[in-house]
Amino acid sequence: MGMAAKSSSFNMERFFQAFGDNTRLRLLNLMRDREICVCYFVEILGQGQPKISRHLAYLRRAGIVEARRDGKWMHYRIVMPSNIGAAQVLSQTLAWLTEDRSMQADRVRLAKACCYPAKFAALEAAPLPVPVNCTIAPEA
Amino acid sequence: MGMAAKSSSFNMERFFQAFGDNTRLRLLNLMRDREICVCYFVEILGQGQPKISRHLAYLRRAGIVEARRDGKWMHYRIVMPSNIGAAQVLSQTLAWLTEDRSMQADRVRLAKACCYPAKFAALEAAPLPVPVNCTIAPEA
DNA sequence: GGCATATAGTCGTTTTTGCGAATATGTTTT
DNA sequence: AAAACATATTCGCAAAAACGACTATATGCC
Repeated sequence: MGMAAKSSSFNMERFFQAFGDNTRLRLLNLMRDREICVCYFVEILGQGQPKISRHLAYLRRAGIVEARRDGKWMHYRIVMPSNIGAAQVLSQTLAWLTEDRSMQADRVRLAKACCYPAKFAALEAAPLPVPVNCTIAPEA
Repeated sequence: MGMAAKSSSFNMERFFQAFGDNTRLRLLNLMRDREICVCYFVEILGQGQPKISRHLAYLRRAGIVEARRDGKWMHYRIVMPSNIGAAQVLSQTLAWLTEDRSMQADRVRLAKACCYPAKFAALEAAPLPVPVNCTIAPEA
């Protein structure tokens, strides 16, 4: 039936709630310019897998990320909401994350894990994150 | 003791939680370009006074608004956070509110209340909202 | 098929949030 | 100083969020 969010009735309250949790902010930070697989999140954040999975589901339901299956792995990436206000706030937020110390530290750990996945038992066989562009798309 | 928020340890989680409630979004929308007194919020939102007051206190603690006493009235206005990322997200959000139907309706009701305060019993003697500029300040 | 692996979802509990009702505080007026 | 008024805060309570432990599902490999 329905296919797109009505721009006039976008649920701003829900949208902002998605950013109101540090774990979700850390996940978004790591996805800022990569499509990345769940096992990396678990390794970098050092949190239980069910917790990570639940927060990713939350972001998915909020329309902020999308998942792609690849064999037994699931890859997550940021998607720009069709609502233009939401897209701009999301962009701005991703840029802001870049400035934050602890978020920088997470990205450093991710970079190291990508260079030497063999050093992290859980990542040995896992597919590497792949760069993606998640800026606002030009007008159609 | 401390006098300013350390930019590196700004609590983004808390900041976004402040936007994760429709009542608070409606309050911010009404303050978008005015300093406005509590009784107007109560009248326009049609919600109980303690509820309005609690949400204003929440926004105050989050560093998003400031209050000014004027006799028995309290006036609230938006303040741009010193953290630049926060300021940009706030600006963007205020612009976004402008596009939203129900937020527009709130502003229409506010405009009417300002034109004919005598028609609203609670506003008869209340001071009118005063325009203010809450865009990001130029570099010092 | 059976087992291992990667991820998702459920359950029960704890914590947090939002609320209305009642109460407290601060200000003006008489 | 008492009454009237505008606003803030407190107190239970109900609803929602987050969590760890556990279980379920999907895929790949033998």
